[in-house]
This record gives sequence, C-alpha cells and structure tokens, in this order.
Amino acid sequence: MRKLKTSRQPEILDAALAIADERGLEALSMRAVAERVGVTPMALYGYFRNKDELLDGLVGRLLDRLAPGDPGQTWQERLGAIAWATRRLAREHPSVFPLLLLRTSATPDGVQVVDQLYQALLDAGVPETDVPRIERLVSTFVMGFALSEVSGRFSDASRDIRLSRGADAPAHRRLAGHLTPDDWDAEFAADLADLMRIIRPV
Amino acid sequence: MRKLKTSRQPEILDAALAIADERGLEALSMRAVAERVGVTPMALYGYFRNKDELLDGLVGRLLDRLAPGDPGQTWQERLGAIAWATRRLAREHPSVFPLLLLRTSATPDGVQVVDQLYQALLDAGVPETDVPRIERLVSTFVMGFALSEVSGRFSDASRDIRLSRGADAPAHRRLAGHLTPDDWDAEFAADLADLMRIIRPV
DNA sequence: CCTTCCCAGTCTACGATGTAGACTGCTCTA
DNA sequence: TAGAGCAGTCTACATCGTAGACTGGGAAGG
Repeated sequence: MRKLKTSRQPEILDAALAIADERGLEALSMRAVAERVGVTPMALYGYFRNKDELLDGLVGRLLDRLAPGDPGQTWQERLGAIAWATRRLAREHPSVFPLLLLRTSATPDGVQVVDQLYQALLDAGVPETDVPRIERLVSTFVMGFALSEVSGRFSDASRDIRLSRGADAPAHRRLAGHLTPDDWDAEFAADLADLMRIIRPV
Repeated sequence: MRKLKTSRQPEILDAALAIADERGLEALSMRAVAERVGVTPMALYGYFRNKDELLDGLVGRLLDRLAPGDPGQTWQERLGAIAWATRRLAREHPSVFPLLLLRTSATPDGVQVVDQLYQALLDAGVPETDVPRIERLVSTFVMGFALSEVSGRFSDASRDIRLSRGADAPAHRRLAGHLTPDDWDAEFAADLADLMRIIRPV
C-alpha cells in the first residue's frame, strides 16, 4: 500500500472533470487526463493508485460543491437548498453525476451534507428514530430525479417511443397531453413540496 | 443501417446476463459473451449492431421480468407489487440493474409497467394532470432506493466511514444508534406507505 | 567540492477490449 | 449444376489500464 503524493491531486481532478464535461465519461482515459495535465500517463499513478481511485476523487470533488448551508434559515429552506444544489450539480456535470450514485465512497464533504439534512429533519420535528430513514427517502428521490433528468429517462424521446409503440397502453392514451410537463423546475418543486408533507403533515 | 438477425438474440442476452451475474459488469465483454454462446466474437455483430445495443437488449430483458400485474387488486396492491418486484430485480441482478437508470431505452415491456402505474394512480383518484408527475416521483424513488441498496450507498461501510471521520457531524452523533435500520424490508415498506399518503392523503 | 540518495516523472511493453473488412463454407432455389 | 444468400470465422488495428525498469535533477551529508 504505497503512499501517494497529494500535491497535484486537485489539478489532476480538475483536468479529469473538464474532460468529462467536454467530451463525456467515455473520453475520460488516463492518457487523456495525463495529456491535459502535461505529463505522461504513468505519472498519474503517483497520485492515484488506479483509475477507480481517480474517479472516487472526482465524486469527492463534486460533493464539496454542494453548498455549505446557512443556518438561520428554516428547515424547509435548508433542505430545499441542498435539493436544488444537487439538481444543479447534475446539470452542470451530467457525465460525472451518475458516479455519485454508482460509487459508494463516503467522503468528508458527503458527511457534511448528510449531517445538515439530519439537522433540518430534527428541526422539523421528525422523531430521532425516523430521521435517518427520511433522510434516505429524500436524498434517494433527489438524486434519482437529477440522475433521471441527465440520463434521459424523463426525456421526450422516451415518451415518444412509449407512445408510438402504440399497442395496448390505454392509460397512456388517456393521459396524452399531460405526459410531459412544460416546466421541469415546477415539477421538481411540486415533488419537494409533496415530500415536505411527508416530513411534517400540514 | 443493416438488418439484424433475431433468432439467437435471447440466447445471447441470457449468456450476457449470466456473465454479469456471475462475474460482474466488468467481465461482460463481447469476447466473454461469444465464448459462452460458443461462437466467435464477431458473430455477435449479426445480432446486435454493437455492445451498447446488446446492453440495451439486456435492460429490456430485465424489464419484462417485472410482473405482468393482476387487475382485481386494489391500486395500493398493484403499485406495491411493482415496487417490490423492482427491488427484487435489483437484488437478483445487482450488476445489471444500474443500467436501467443509466440507459434510456424505452422498451415495450417498460411501457407496460408505466401504463400499469398510471392506471393504479388513476384508480387512486389522482387528477389526470398529476398522474405522470406522481408516477415519475414514485418510480424515481423506487429505482433510486433499489440502486442505492445494490450499489452500497446505504451500506454499513458508508455509515462507519461517516462516523469515524468524526470531525464535526453533530447530528450524526446525536442519532448514533438509529443510523442504520435492522430491517431494510421494513424501511422500504415504511417509505412506500409514506408515498401512498402523498398519492391519497388518509 | 563531491557523493549519495530520493523523488517526480518517463519509457517500453503487455494483455485486454470493441470492432472493421475480407473471407469461407453451407443450404436452398432456379 | 450454377448461383445466391446467409451464418459464422479470421485477421488486424487502435485504444485502454497499468506493471516494471529506468533517468535526471535537486537536497543532504561528508
């Protein structure tokens, strides 16, 4: 278990993030990162044990983009802030965002975010025994929603395919016209509002 | 756009699924599939245009595992059946399941499932304008939860790391002992119950 | 000053991967 | 009997992650 250098880690991660943003995850090879940093591919292995560790570093990099949170706001505001920040993150880095859900990697920054969610739920009056479950419920939805948007699960293309394959999808036919919202921001807001009602019934 | 043969597609997909189940997604190479089918790698390209299309075929294969649904049940029962089936699917095929969220691919079987969800929500009395949104809300949560379980986002390892990195995570400390449920089935059931309350407030 | 050591980075090379392109041999029809 | 079409094969290439051995230059000690 060799000791790794840390000096140029941030620089390398920035390069990796830039490549993924510009040319997609496919294009994120060790060689590409090395070239961007201005170094030989093998030089990267002084900073990351292998490509997987580099990817873990990337998700850490993303997590600390999630706002530090401003106490003094209501619990709804704090929770909403994290939710919207998560969604924004997904839109800014659509190629890398899926890694947040696929790779475990609990980073210090990730802990910060979860702790803030816990605190918001406690302030909302959720019983201590329920807080972790509700946190998982909310964060799972938020990340899943953001992922679905960037991965195209919600896209018009899917909807069109669903409709054209006509066959027997009676409920689809009945709902035609409502299938896709004109405003995804509004949909996300409505979803969050519904979830808040789970947290504290009005 | 060459025409593809279909005769041996199911056989090929079964081989691919078996490999992914036994040795993980990493091990799912065209060569490995070909060998298992007893054929040269290039022979596969008569049935799938490329590896991506083969993977799309795989997710289709998974989707039709989601129960056909039994009308005559209450809407809660029908919705719950799909939710539990989704989660079971994830546990049976943990390596392949993530593809359901990552790849768009609307297959005929996928449409069937969505249509059943629509119908259940209509039967629950959800207004037509809200049905697609609520369907996305519920399915996003269900798939996200199943994905989180199999990808380790919920795992003890994550929890331990979060705690050991001590630092300042006051809410974590306060909730120690409740952080991980002893029964994930119960947690999933509780989450579904909460979501049902969104659909139709009691 | 010279020597020794370390360390960042390089070079070369290997096995694996996806897939293009040209080919072979079989079966069915005319 | 000739020909067409199809299933599958063979060879080859660019690209990937990364192991292992190496090099040049600066710091430390004499």
